[in-house]
Amino acid sequence: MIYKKIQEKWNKKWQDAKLFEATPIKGKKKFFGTFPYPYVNSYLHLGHFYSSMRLEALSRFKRMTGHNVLYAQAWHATGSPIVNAANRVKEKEKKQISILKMQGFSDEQIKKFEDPVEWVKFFPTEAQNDFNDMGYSIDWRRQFFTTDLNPHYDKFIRWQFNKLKEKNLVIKGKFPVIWCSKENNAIGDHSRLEGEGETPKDFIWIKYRMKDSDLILMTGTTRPDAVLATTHIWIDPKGDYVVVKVGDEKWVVGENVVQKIKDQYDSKVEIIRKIKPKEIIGKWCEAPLVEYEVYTVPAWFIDADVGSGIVYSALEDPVDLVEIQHIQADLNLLKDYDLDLEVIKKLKPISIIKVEGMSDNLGQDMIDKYKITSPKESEKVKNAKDELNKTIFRKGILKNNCGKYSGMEVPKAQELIKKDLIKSNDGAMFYEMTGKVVCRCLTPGIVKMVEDQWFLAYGDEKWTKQAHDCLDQMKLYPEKTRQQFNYVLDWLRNWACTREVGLGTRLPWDEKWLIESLSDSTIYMAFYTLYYKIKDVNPELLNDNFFDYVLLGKNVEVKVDKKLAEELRDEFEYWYPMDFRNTGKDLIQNHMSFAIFNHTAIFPKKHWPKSYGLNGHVMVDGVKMSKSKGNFITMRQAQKDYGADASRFTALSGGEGIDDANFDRDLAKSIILKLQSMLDFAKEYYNKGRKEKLGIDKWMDDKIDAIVKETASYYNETLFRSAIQISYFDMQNALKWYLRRCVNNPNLETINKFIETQTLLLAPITPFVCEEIWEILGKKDFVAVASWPKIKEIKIDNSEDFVKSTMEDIFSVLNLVKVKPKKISLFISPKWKYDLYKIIKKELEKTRDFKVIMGKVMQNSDMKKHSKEVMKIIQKTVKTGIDNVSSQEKEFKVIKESVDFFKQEFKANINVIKAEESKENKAQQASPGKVAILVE
RNA sequence: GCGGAGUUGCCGGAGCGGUCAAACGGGAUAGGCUUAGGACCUAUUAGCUUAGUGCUUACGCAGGUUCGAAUCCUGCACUCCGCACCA
Repeated sequence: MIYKKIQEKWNKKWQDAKLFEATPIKGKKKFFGTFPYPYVNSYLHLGHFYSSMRLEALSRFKRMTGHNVLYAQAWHATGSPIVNAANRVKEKEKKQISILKMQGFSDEQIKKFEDPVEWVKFFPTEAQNDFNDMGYSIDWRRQFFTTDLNPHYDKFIRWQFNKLKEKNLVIKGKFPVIWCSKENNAIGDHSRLEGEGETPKDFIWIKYRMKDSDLILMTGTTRPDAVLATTHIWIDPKGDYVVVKVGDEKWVVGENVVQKIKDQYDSKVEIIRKIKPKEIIGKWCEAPLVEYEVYTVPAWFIDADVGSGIVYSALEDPVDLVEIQHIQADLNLLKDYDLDLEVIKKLKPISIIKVEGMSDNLGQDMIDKYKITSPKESEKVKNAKDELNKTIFRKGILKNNCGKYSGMEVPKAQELIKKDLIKSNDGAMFYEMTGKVVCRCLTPGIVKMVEDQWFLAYGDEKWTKQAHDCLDQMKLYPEKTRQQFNYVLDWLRNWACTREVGLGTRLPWDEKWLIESLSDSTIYMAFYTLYYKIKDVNPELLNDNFFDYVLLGKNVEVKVDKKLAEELRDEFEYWYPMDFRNTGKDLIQNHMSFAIFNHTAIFPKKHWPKSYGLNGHVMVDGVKMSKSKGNFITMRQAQKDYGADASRFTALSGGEGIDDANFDRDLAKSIILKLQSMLDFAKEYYNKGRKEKLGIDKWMDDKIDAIVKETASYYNETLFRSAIQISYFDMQNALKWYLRRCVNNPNLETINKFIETQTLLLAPITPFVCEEIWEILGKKDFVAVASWPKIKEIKIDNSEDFVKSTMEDIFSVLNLVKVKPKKISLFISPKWKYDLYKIIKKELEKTRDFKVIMGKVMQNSDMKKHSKEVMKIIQKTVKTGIDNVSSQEKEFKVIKESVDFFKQEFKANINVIKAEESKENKAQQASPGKVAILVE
C-alpha cells in the first residue's frame, strides 16, 4: 500500500516542522474552529470522522487563504457511562465484556478497565492516534480531558459555575425523573432495557373531601378540565385502600400507591389504617371548583393500583358513560351496597365543552360512532375514549357554564385549572410514566421526584432573549437550521445540571453534587487558548480571580506570574471569539444551544460564537451505521482499509448540509486508485508539452480559473461535496476534454497550471497525496501552507461548447447512418440567420408573443425572402429562448480550427463550408450554434 | 401531539421560472485497449420517430398562477430527525 508510506512520511514532516502549532501573530487574521470533544468510552467511528472532517478540511482551506488557524481538540470524560461501564466490567457482565473483546482488547486490558480512570487514560491517546493517522491539522499541545482528574480544567469549570451562580442562573428546585430503585439513580435512555423515549407525564390528583369526615379521596386524572363536569366518584369495591397521613391531611388511596406518594410527594407519608371500600361507597363528597356534592359509586372497571386508585367520573367520557348506563339498566348490580338508587338513576352527563360538529353529549356521540353496546367491548371503549380525548384537546372550547374558564381552549384551561387546584390545595401534582421502563439491571422504573436539584435557568426570559441575540448574529451552515435553533432556544426550560454519580467537577458551593456532562462543556473552547501554557502551573493558583483576569479582562489580583497572566489574556483575546464549531444535527437541541446560552451569560458580546456548522448522520453504503447491522466502522478501520486520503475524500463527498451522508465503500476503493493515477499523471506530464499557445489552451486556462473560483466559494460555505465535485470530478473531465482536443499534446504552461492547481484545490481534502505531488513538482514548502491559487478575471467564451456540441451531433448522425464515413461536410449557418437570431433575442426580452415578434422581424426586407423558415424559427425560439448569438465568421473560424480534432475523432476528411457557398439542401438547415452535417 | 427537514431517472444525488429528458458519481449495455481479467478510454442508458436540432410521457399526488413550472402558490399523502436531564 503506497499510501501508508506517504502518510508516515508526511505526518513526520508536519510534526517536525510543528506545522499546526498555532501561536498568535499580531495583525494576521485568525481562524479558530472547534469540534465538540468526543466522549472517551470507545474508539472513534465514522460519525466522529465525518463531523470533524468538516472542520479539518475547512481549517486547511483557511490556512491556505492566509489565516492563522487554531484547531485544538480535547476529550470528554464527564458523566456516568464510563463509571457504569467500569462497574459492569468489575461485575464481569457478559455483554460488556464481549463488547470490549469485539474491539480487540486483551483480558489483561479488560481487567484494567475495571477502573474508570483507565478509560480516561486509554481512549484519548488512541483517539489522538486516529486523528493523526487521518492527517488532522491539530495543535496537540492544547489537548486535555475533563473532570477533576484534570485539576486545571476542574478549576475552570468551578469558575464558570461561580460566575453563573453570581448571575442567579443556577437555581434550586425539584423535578421528576424515571428512577431505578435498586441502583438508586435516574435511568437515562441509554441504560434502559425497555422503554426508550418514555418520560414522566403530569397526572394531577384532585382532592374530594368527604362530607362529615376528615378523609380526602384522591382521584388521579390527565384531564383536570373534566373536574368541571364531575358527576360522581368511582371506587373499586374489591380494592385494597388505605388512609395515609400526608402533612396534616388524611388521604384515601390504593394501598399499592403509597410508595408513589413517598417517591414523588412526601417521603414521610404514614399509613394510618386500612379502609374498606364499603366505608366510602354511598357517601357524599365536596367537589372542588363546582358548587355541588358528588356521590361515591362502586366501579368494577377501575384498578386500585393505577393512579391514585380512585377516579372521579365525568359522564362525557365514553368509559364512564357506558358504565353508568350499564348500571342504570340493571340496578340489581348494586344490591350489595347501601346506596340511594334514586341518586344513581339521575346521574347524567354535564356538558361543559363544545366541539365543532358534535352534539352536547360527547360521550354518547362516541358510543354511537363506535357502536358500543356493552362495557365489555373494552377495545372499542378504549378507542372511543382515546379519540374523544384527542378531539377535545385539539378542538374543544369550554362553554359559558365554566366560570372563569369559559371560552378557553382546552389545553389552556387544563393548565390553568391545574395551577388553581394546586393553589387552593385541592390538588397535588403526580407523575406517571408514558410507558413501561425497565432498567438495565432488570428493575422496573418508577417516577421519582428529585429534591434539592440544581438547574441552569435556560427558561429565564432575559437569558433566552440574550441567546436569541447571539443566534441572530451567527452564521449557520446550513442556514436552514436556524428555524430549529430558534425553536429550541424558546423551548429549553430549566436544565438539571447536577448529578450524584459519575465523573466530573464538583459544584463549588454544594460539593455533594457533580456537574453534569452537558453543563461542563459549554464554554470550554476558551480553555483551549490557555491550557498549553498553564498545564505546568500549580492548579491551586488558578483561582477565580485568575480566570476573571484572563478571560474577562478584569484587573484583579492573580496568584500566578503576572506576565504569564498577561500573555494568556492576550492569547485569549487573539483567538476569541470562536469562528466555527461543527457537529452533528442531533446536538442542536442541547449542546449547541447550551453553548450559545452560556457564552452570552459569561462573555461580552464580542466573544460570542461566530458560526455553527451542522451535518447529518453517517450511513454506510446507504444503510444507517449500527453495531447490530454489522456495518459499524471505526476511524482506524477506515484508515486501514482505504488510507487517510481516500477515507477523507469519501466521507466528505458522501453528503453536505444537513442531509445524511453516505460513506460508500466502493467509492472509497475506487478513490484509492484515482488518487494514485493523479500522482502518476503529475509525474508523467509535469513540465512537458509544447510551447505554442492555442485557442484550446486558453480555454483550459480559463476553465481552471473558473474552477478555482467556484471551489473557493464552496469551501467557504462548508459545501465540501460540491467542492470535491468541482475540483476533482469536473476538473478531471475538463482535463480529459482538453487532452482529447489537443490530441494529447498539451501546452506546457497550461498542463503545469492544471497540475499545480488541482493539487492545491484538493490539499484540504487529500493532504497526503497532495504533499507528495507538491514535492514531485519540486516545490520547497508544504502544500498545507501554500497559497490558494490566484486567478485572473474570467472571460466567457462558449466557442468550446460549440465544438463539443458539433462533435456530439456528428456522433448522433453517425449512430443513425451506421457507416464508416469517408468525408464529413460541416455547413455553417447562412448569414441572415444570425441577424434573425439577434433580432429575436432582442425582442424576446420584451415579449413572448409570437405575432409581435413576427411583425417586427418582417419589417426587415431580407427576412421576407425566408418568411416560411422565419416563422418556424420564431415559433421554436419563443419556447426555448436564445443563447448568446455568435457571428458566421467566428463560428466558421472555430470549426475550421478544429478540423484536426474532428479528423482524429472520426477518421474522415472534414470539410467546412459556409451555407451560402454550398448547393447542398442540407446546408440550409444549419443555424447559429448548430452546424448542418452531411456524411458521405 | 409539537417543531424541523425532505419526496427528482435503475441507484445516490444536483437543479431553485425559459438554455431540462435533467449536472456529476455508481450501475447496466455495446465498442476500443489487453493473452485474459482488472484498470482505462468511447458511445448508449423514458418511449416513439428521424441522417441528428421532432413528438409524447416524466421530477410524491391533486389542483392553481404564468405565454412558459422539477422549479412559484394551495391542499393531500408518505419518509426521516429531534422532543431533554442523556452522551
